[in-house]
Amino acid sequence: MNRERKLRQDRETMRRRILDAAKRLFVKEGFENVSMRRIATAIEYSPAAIYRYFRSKREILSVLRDEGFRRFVAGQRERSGSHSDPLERLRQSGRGYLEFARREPDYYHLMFSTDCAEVELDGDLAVNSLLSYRLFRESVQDCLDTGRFGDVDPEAAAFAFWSGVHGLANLINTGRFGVMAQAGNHEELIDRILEFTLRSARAEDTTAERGDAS
Amino acid sequence: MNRERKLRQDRETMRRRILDAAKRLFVKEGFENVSMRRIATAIEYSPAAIYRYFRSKREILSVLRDEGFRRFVAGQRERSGSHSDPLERLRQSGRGYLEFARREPDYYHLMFSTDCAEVELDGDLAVNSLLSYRLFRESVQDCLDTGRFGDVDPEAAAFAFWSGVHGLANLINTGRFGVMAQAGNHEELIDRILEFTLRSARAEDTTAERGDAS
Amino acid sequence: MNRERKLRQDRETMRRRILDAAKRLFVKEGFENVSMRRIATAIEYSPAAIYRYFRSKREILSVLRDEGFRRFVAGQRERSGSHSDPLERLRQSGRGYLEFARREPDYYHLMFSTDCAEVELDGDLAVNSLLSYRLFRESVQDCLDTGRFGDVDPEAAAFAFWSGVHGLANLINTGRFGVMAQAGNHEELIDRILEFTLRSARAEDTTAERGDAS
Amino acid sequence: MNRERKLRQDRETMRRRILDAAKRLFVKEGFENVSMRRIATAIEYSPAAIYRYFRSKREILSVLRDEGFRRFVAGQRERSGSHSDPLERLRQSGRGYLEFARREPDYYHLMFSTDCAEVELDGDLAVNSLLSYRLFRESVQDCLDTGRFGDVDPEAAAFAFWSGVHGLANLINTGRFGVMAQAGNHEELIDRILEFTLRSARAEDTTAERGDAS
DNA sequence: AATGAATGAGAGTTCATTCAT
DNA sequence: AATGAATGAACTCTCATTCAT
Repeated sequence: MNRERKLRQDRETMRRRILDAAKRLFVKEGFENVSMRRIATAIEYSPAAIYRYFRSKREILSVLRDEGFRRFVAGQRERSGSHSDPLERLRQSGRGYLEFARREPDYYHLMFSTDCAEVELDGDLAVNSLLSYRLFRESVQDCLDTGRFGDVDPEAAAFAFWSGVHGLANLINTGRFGVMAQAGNHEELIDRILEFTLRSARAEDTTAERGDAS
Repeated sequence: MNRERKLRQDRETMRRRILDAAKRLFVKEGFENVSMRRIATAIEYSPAAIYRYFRSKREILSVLRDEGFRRFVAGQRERSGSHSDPLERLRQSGRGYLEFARREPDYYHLMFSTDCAEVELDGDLAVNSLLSYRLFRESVQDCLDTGRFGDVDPEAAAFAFWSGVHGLANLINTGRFGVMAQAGNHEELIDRILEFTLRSARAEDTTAERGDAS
Repeated sequence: MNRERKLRQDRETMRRRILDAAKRLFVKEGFENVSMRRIATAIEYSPAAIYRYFRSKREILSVLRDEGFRRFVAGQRERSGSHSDPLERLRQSGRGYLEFARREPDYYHLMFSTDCAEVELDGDLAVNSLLSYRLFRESVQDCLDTGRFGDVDPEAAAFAFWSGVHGLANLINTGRFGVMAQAGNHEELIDRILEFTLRSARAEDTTAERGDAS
Repeated sequence: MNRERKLRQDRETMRRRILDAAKRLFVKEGFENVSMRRIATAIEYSPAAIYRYFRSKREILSVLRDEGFRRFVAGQRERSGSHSDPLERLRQSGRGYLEFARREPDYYHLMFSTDCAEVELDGDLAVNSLLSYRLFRESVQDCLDTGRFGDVDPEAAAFAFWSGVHGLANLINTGRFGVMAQAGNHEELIDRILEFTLRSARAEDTTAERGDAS
């Protein structure tokens, strides 16, 4: 028993090392530019060893995407689950999205950015994307149901929100946050940008109290 | 003279053919997945011939980016230059951005998508980014100067707009527009999304008349 | 004692399982196309375990050949030993040869087909070949000694018989029996072919009675 | 024109060198044991260069088989075409078969021996085999039509002849001719063996005159 | 006795690039 | 200007085999 458990643990440790190295390299250099040799070198193993843990280079990417997907979902659930105010849920969804993108930029990149996506765009990417959209869509619909927002197409609104946070995450993660003169607190700046985006949801509802954010 | 001009013209024609073929292939298959031989085959030339016109595969990409950059700037100038209403200028900037992304998806992809960007992130991409941001920033400032918008951080607002259109363009160009149930008119849907984004600029100004949109 | 015997028995059982699996795979897929891992998988053991029983992949082949060789010899002895009529002995030799090739196609393939033979042509193959030839040669000589056959070179005749059965066995085992239109009984067809070959031994002796060919 | 012709000639020369080297190696070492690198080394070229002339290693084998096939057919036609006596045609077919096997042992091996055959047994091998059989079958039928041979199954007879020459060729080419004590003239010995095989066709016709053989 | 882990060597194949012509 | 020929380096992946446990 003990023996078997140790083996499984070692195996898991090894998998992790491979996955972590691959994640870092895939993002930094692009999927196609990373060879199995380089992953192996990074963890000081032989290329062949990797194949004991993953059937192919492609599988490594798939597993990484899957992991990212699960973390993303968990984060979103935790964030938006407990709020009764739909607008607040929308805010939390956005924050969760951005937080994930910033805290796990590698996962985010692997999951949503186009280059790695090209490798099987119909698979994981589609699922991830659909999920993100649905999340925003629900919250928006809830807002509409409460009568706020005025006469607005919920699809358009949801997609607009998604575009906003997706674009923001992308610009941040590709280092383009620096174009702004202010060198101030990133956290706060991001929050202000998100808040500005949310204004469009409050166009007819400018008196609404903002919930305390974080 | 005549002779020389003809030679130069031929040379230019050839360059164009290479660039066009490469652009199409790079976007469709990904930079790394396109070989010089495939570009050569596409234009019915030998691989070696391409090297008479471009020093390397990488150079082709660079030139394409540069071209895209110039077109992008020209489009933006043309769009936003002539309107006196700052909000309308903002709208036109967004439309220009989106139109470029949609009319020249190849250039857009090459310029802004991260995978190809990595190859030379410090170069053109930085310049392009700065320009895009500045454009929004100026319009936003103009809006503020007219007293609309209320108490808003112009940097945050500009970056939010940029994020919105950038994210929207990205989602569209990577085929994720399809997550929406409506199969309706793309043009109109995009317009509605953009308009929704612009609402945040009119939060305190809901009576403003919308200018005629294109 | 008992214990030791059991150990030896287990060991033998294991060797058998490896040999049987290897034999089947070698023939079906070709020696080079069978990996130790596949053999191991087939018997649900680890690749490393095999090395407790055989020094190398090559050794497995060698042992298999050796086994085949012994079975072949035993079969031939049993067949041809007991008949007093030399022609009948010749017939039985041929039948034995063919029967072995058909009943143990795996061994036959491993022993005589050239591809695997190359791996060690100077060893077992030479011995097997000499034996086969000698057997025919003896029977032929006996026939000659009885005055039948007329004026014939015994070497040529023996080699001709060997060629006949060897070629027939080879064609059968490589699936080329199917070129014949008749879909009839294989057993009987083979017998008729062999009988036709034997006619050359009876050219001057057409009245000889055929022994019962079961 | 001249230029183009030279290019084509060079190309043909190169193809030949590759094919010849590959043929030799495939036979000596077995298809699976020959790497592209080894072929390349043998002709003092880079491995990549070979791919300018052949799409894959497999294609080289295919082309070689095809060539052998054409030579084989040509030889058979030339041999057996001009004789009016069916028995003589049978003799010439056998001689042609053996001559091909001995003069082009590499082609013969590639075409008919099992190891390389495994690589696509349903393709070339089947065709070659069918052809060989048909050839014998026709001649046998012609013999029967003249009333010789007595009451004999033509299929069995044809297959027996094929078996005889095929087996003989195989034994010779795998170096097993040496088991015979006589070190005498190979040519003559082979002829005698073939002649012995043909006796079975003359069982009921011992008065027939043998045509002058070669 | 048996295994999981590990590896050096090498497989077929492709690529960007160079160069003589 | 254009090309066919050629190559070194690199790719993903597999293999027979070894060894600590």
